[in-house]
Amino acid sequence: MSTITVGLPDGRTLEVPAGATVLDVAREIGEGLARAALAGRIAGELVDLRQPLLGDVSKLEIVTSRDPDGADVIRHSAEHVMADAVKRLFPEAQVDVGRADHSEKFQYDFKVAEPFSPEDLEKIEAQVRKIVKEKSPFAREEVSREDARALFAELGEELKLSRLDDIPEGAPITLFRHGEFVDLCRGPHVQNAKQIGAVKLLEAAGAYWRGDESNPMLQRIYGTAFATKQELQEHLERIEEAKKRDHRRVGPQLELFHLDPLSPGSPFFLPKGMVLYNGLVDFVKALYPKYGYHEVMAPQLFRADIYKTSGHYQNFHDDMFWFAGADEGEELGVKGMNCPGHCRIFSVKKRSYRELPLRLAEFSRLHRNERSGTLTGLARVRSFAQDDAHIYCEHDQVETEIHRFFEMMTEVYTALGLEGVEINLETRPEQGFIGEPADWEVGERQLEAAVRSAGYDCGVNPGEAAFYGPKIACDFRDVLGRSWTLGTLQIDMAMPGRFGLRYIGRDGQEHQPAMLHRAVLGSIERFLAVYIEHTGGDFPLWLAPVQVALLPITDRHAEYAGKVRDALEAAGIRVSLDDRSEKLGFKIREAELQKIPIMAVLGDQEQEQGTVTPRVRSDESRGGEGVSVDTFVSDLAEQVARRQVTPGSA
RNA sequence: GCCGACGUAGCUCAGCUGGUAGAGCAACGCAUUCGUAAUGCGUAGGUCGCCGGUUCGACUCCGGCCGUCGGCUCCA
Repeated sequence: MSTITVGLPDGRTLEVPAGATVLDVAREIGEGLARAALAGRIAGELVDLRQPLLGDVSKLEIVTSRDPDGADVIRHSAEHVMADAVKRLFPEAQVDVGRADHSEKFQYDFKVAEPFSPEDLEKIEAQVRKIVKEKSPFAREEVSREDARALFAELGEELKLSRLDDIPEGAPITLFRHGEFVDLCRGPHVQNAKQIGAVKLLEAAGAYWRGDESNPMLQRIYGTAFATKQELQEHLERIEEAKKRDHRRVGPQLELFHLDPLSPGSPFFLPKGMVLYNGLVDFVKALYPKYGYHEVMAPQLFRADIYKTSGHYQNFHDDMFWFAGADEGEELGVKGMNCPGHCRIFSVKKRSYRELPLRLAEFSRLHRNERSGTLTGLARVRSFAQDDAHIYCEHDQVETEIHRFFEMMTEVYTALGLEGVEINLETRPEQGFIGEPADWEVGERQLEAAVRSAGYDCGVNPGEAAFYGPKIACDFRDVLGRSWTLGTLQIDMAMPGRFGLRYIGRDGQEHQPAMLHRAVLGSIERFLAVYIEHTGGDFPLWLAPVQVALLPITDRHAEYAGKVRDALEAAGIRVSLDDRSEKLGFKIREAELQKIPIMAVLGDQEQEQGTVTPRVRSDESRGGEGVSVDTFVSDLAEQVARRQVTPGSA
């Protein structure tokens, strides 16, 4: 009998018979490890414990619950147990598929006559616990396509038969069983259900069959699982903690904005929110001279013709706001995007290569008739503005322009202290795209190269780009882990042609310019949503709606406090003076809850010496030395001017 | 738009199986003049999301609509 060599993480090697399983190797290492084993890992890929090893393995790791990947295996197995529970309680339910990514939760889709109620979920969860207690072992089988088809046909699992057809010819078909339940699955899975320590079903929701709106809706159940009850509990508490930073909660608390049912999807910005809003816009505008942008303003309303030219009329008619003009038959569209207007601006005169790159920027309010179910706080709205710009340039300037964009983006995100960007390349959709696939590939390569040379990792979302060109999306996650695109850079292969844009080149001939769409913040509204959650409302000093809270200790210090306020305001600092007859502790608590970055206490001592005693939120300083009013004011003004991210002690 | 849940005072929430509403915080008033996260007392505040139905009687039960939340789809 032939043997194979298996390398272990500690450098040792084992000789085992060919065909030995991962679990056999674990047993060789130790019985305790074998009992704890959840899966194996070879070259970074998880493999099932029952997988036979047919050749030498340079490194085989045994994954237990102590391994970060262990919980993924547990969740994946909990997923099967949940489907088993559903089948036991609802035998007529048909099983579709589970989730690909088990890093946080699991899910399964079911075809059932009635949606699951919250009570159903409780019953299913109870059933899941019961199955876990049964400790039934998971079994792995490799079967032929015919056997698999016969099995699922007999079980009446029509959705599975359809999924079976997705598996490419020649690929192995594996089944996993535990108890009565069987499903098409690659694994890996736990040894037995008891290894699933703690399971919680999170919610039920509708989901279209194969993600297609024209298909019937299945019922999806989400859940999560951990090796122990304690880990599950901690996970649920972390989620609750994160929800406290939700911008929909923090925004109204800090009086930044208001969302009103009388205009769904159109936020009201309150005075403090407006300071933030303008602060962001002014910041970007201030960078425009450096990066060579010219700000323009195109109309809010256009005749339908411009959108027919741009293609938006055909592609997005239902998602725009339309109404009749004063003249018979005149159809007007409310601006939902800036690009058509900028193309018109490009065409106002004969353009020369000497003018390129021409970078046109606009902050106009845009309106899109988003479907009601998609609206989400400030993150997805019907009324918004972008720090939008379109770059018209020669084709050989595209690469430099992409680099300049990332330079600017990095400068902005750094100044704001915004971390956690995930940059993704969105590539050509399967269908409905314009232009030549070869041109798409050139653009996609240019974009990806620019991302990497700017020092970022670059993910890929295949087929996600808009029809007119490849796209870079700067994505951030909200407190619930949902991804939102802020900055974008897109190459437009349609608009220059549709609008007949031309410039006279160095060679005296007419040429069509290249066109880029780009935004650093993206929608200011969405940016604020993400930014509020990332900062928890602790904005950098230069952006904070109220920068300093003056806290006089008693009424007799109010006059002095008024003078300090005047000095700060004269230096452009945003100040609030809390002259209510409350105790200092109360005033401090309020200022803390309002996340005001700097407090200044004013009492007898300060009044006599012409000082203030600062208390800085970010550095925990409490009741330290007083500083003179002049120093206080000039230090703060200097920090604001530098747009320092974290306020130091004044 | 689709599936589900939810909607009570400015906010957070209570209100058993139908008998027309309550707390804390906030607001306002008075007292207090206070040194680094809540001073005390008092006052006011609600067409129980909207419309309709059942009932002697609806915050409570039923239906429709609107909105919000989670998910799906969409996202120029």
